[in-house]
Amino acid sequence: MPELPEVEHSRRIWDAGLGHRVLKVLVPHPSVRDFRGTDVRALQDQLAGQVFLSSEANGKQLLFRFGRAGSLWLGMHLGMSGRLSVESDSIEPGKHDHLILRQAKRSLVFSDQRQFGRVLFHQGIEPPDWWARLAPPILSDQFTVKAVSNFLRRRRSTSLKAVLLMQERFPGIGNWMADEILWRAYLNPATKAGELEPATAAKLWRTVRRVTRLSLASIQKDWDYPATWLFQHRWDDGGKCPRCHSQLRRATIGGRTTCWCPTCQAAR
DNA sequence: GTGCTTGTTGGCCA
DNA sequence: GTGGCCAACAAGCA
Repeated sequence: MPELPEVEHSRRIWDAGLGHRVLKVLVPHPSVRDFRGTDVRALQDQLAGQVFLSSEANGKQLLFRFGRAGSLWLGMHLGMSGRLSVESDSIEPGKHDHLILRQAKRSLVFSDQRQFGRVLFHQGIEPPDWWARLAPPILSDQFTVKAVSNFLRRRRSTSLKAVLLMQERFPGIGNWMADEILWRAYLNPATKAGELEPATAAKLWRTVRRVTRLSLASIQKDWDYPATWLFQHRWDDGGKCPRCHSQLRRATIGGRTTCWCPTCQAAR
């Protein structure tokens, strides 16, 4: 379930290898979809022998930096089922392990069952272009109420649910976070973006930031989310709203399975 | 066998 | 050109 907090959590998992050299790069299945458009050979040849310097996350994107000059970059998107882990230095690749960075005392492993993820490789002192072009992070100063209001206006005839999933404005928000945000803001997921009054748009902006902050804090502490969140009830048939105990509803909105409380989030 | 799935992209259409 | 919708991608699970 890699949305913003899970991506940030994944980033930290590989921190175990920071400052250490990559001795060997294993790519057991170079033709998997995760490597579409990537020069796997260059990735393997160039990263071998280099030190793992730093990592960064923005939304669902990850960027790892390597090499003495810091000029080697490994970009990553976890897709639907991507996972980062740290295993022993001698771990043999499993069926879904697609990239293994072998270090002296551990292996940094990327695995991805469904292959919706992506691994990119870039050489150069500057970070890759695609990274520089990403939308400003939700918790940054550039994520303003004005930027959100303008976006809602431009996308006026799209449902709020679909709008929140657009990475160009809400980097890192995925299906469950979008539902959590709308539930907390008492907004119906099918409401058109253009229908929000300025005060409601501001409330949505605040709630996007709050859910992002709380989920990051929560995953750091407990690796889970509180039972008071919609998150813990959304997948059970017969799930109840943790606030008013109404029966939750589920339907496809904005092309995705959406869960909401018909009482708290009554359509206007 | 059937019909789902927490993401993104490209193609089609208005 | 812009915006909106949806099938497709792959693999596993109920």
